[in-house]
Amino acid sequence: MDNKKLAQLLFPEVTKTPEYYEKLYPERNLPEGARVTRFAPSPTGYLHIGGLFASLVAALTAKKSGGVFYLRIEDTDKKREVKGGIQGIIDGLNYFGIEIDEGRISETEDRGDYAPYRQSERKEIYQCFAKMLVEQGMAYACFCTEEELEQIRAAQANEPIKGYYGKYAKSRNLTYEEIEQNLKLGKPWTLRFKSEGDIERKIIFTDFIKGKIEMSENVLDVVLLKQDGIPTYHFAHCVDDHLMRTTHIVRGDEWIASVPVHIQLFKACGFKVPKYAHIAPIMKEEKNEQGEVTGKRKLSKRKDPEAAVSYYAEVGFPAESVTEYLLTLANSNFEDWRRANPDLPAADFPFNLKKMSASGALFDLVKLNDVSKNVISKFSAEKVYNNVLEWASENDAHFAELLKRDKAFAKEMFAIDRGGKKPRKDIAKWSEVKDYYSYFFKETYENDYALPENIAAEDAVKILEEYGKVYSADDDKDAWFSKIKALCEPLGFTPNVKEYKKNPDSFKGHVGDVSTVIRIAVTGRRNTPDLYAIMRLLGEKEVLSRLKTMIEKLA
RNA sequence: GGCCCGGUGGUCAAGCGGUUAAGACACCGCCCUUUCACGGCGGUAACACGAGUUCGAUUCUCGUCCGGGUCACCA
Repeated sequence: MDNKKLAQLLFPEVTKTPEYYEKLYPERNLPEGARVTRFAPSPTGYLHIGGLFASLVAALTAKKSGGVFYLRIEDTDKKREVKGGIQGIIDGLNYFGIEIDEGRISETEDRGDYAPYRQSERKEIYQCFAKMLVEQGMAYACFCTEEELEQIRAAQANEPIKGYYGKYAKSRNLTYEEIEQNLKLGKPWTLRFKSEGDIERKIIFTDFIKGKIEMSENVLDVVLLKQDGIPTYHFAHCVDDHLMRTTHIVRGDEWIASVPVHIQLFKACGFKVPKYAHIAPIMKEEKNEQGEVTGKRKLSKRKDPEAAVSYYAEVGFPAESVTEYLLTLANSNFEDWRRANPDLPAADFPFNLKKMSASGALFDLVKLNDVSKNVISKFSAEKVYNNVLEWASENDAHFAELLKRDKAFAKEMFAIDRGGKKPRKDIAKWSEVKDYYSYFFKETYENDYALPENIAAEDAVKILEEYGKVYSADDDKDAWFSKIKALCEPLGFTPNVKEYKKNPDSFKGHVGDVSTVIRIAVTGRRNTPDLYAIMRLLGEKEVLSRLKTMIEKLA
């Protein structure tokens, strides 16, 4: 058969040559060792935490080597496409601070020399290389209908190898005339790869994360171009990653099974085979109705709200917290590094692709909380204020109003116990803030005046009455605390905690109990940050009024 | 089912033939402390199982079991 003639028959509109594209998209001029990576999602919905994880890893891999990280949109399946999907992905990456060096930067714009970065805009490129394969006798038109493929599948039910190959590959040896005839009849066709693989032969490749992997060669004549002329993932991956000069394919490990196909395709096209790094998925514990753990599964877009990256912004986890947590999953030495370098940006971490775990980690929200508390504890009051306000503006208009009403006040509130070598670590996410700080605002201050069991109401009243007489808003912290200690003895308490512990029966309680009463009066809580700072901020009038109210309630 | 990957405390994980088997989160206790948080100290808790190889296996090999992935004109 004259392959050239056949190629012409199949692809009459293709005018460009592979050489043209090779020249248009030349090898990148990068320093030795620079890695080119990409994130190549299909816009079928929101950005998934697994996608974020993969792009973080890919971006870091590129950055650490002085290479390039780009974003390519794989929209070859129009059925699954979702409106606004591309923007959603880009916004998600931006939110988490993942910088796209080149690629799609909005729904419609590209940046970079290897554009277009959206597969639906690269149809003629794929057609060109498809034609090349036909010319070389490595691809052919397949006219099998869905029903026929269905029959093949049924016939293969008990065979170890399933798919289009060997005797099942009916279209493989069609003559030129038959093909021409089919085309004239307007029969739809797909372009299939003419695999020369041998199931007995092994292919061995080294994955950066999984190590050495050995598999049988691919024997299936996989579809390269669908009926609509758009490529399948396999072919698009091959053409795009070659032309975009990707050096390291960082992707989910669900792709491992198709690596033999991919390597075969790269070789058939005469392309250099890229390096692969397959990332294990982020898992979640599967529980039944009773809450018993029944297994592990991939975080699912449908079942798990935390699978969507937007979830973290909604509950108010700072982007830094999420990326730091993801980094602990990516390279377990990240936490050691972080402890040694508490103030360096996470981007400075010497990320190492080879230190990635080969198996999937369970997503641990509790750990995320801890990471986040540490991250937020290092924020300035100003930054906390801005973040909380931003979060509240979207999720809690009332709280946002309170924060805006007196900015200076709100910032001082966030400054309590912040800064210094032992900053307070109690905020993990912005949605918790309103509750933590509720007593600072009249509108959200609530008090049920519930005393600890060891404090009698009458004693509490006496404490508050006496305290009201000596309290002065002008006291410095020492004077403030001295006054509270001075209250103790006359009322049967001791200012000395150690003394109390030695002879607990000799006293009604100790300074801690006395201040607890005041704390409850002022904040409605038994536990709060530094009471002195709180009272200072609240001001004399408010403090006195709260003391008085509690006295009345208890009397 | 075939093929591939994985299996160290509840979770994330160091480990690469000889270790008292790190560390972090969570949990418990103690200390510090006007409360809480922080911090410090300590504790409970692990090499899936069975055969080999070896003087010696968590580390190497095989089998079993378990978990995950994949077998589309989806990515």
